[in-house]
Amino acid sequence: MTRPTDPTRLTRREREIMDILHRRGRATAHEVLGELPDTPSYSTVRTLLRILEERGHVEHVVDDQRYVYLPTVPPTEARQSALAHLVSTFFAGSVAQAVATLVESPQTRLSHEELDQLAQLIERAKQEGR
Amino acid sequence: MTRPTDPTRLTRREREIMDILHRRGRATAHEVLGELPDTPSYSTVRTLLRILEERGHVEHVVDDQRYVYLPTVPPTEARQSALAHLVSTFFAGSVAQAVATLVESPQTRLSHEELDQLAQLIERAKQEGR
DNA sequence: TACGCCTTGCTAAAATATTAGCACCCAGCT
DNA sequence: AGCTGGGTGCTAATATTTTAGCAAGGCGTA
Repeated sequence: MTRPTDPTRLTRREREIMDILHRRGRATAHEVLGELPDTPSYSTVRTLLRILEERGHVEHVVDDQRYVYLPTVPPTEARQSALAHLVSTFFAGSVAQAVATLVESPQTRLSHEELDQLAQLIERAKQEGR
Repeated sequence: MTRPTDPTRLTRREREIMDILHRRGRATAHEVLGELPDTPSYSTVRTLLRILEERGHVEHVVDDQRYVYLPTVPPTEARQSALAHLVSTFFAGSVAQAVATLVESPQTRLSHEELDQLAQLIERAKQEGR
């Protein structure tokens, strides 16, 4: 049930780092360091990345003699599972409610184009549904 | 910048507990205990709830001689800020993309009624936008 | 009243996460 | 070849979280 990469099992720092990696897609230890709050030492960041790799949350590729880290879970999957967790935690599982909150949120004004695209999306979902 | 109730600063167990509280709205120590993975002792849960209260994440009311805990941040606000964080972390800030993923997710089939409601919602947003 | 059952408060031990230092290695330059 | 500036691996100390035990209080019932 609880997969090894279950994000809810991450520690505080680990989560901060994973967030950065998800946001950027990939990053070196230096880049991660640059975005961490309460900036720790470079050495510390490297240790944490190593731990994250040990636990299967992250993998690295060598690029120009440097380690570049990226989440093991591909973005699409990560996005979906993050949303699923959030919807179940904050919206009693109602996707519709979550979408409503997103669309209505005054924080994030959607452009006319975006609204059009979403309308089309919903239209298509209706077609498929029947 | 970093508010005292910033969810990203929670520890692992704290976050697990907060998730439960957000899901249920309110809960006693016993109820929290019942939903925690790797169930710790009742005593442990109480300690954690006390810590969460000290740090301002949670408050309690006395109900029938029992403490009932609830998040200090009201649901609406919690939902919006959780979504905001997720959108910025996983969708490069694009609300439209997040909505698209939610609507298209094969996991969660939206009912015809829900799709209708969403369509109306978007229509309304368009009206207001112009 | 006395007992049992529930609660909370406090305290301390154990486990884990977080931190950073040090040694080493490789590539490029002088 | 030797030095410098980057990188990594390993290891150990420190800080924090996580855990649970124990004392004490209130309420209901025999």
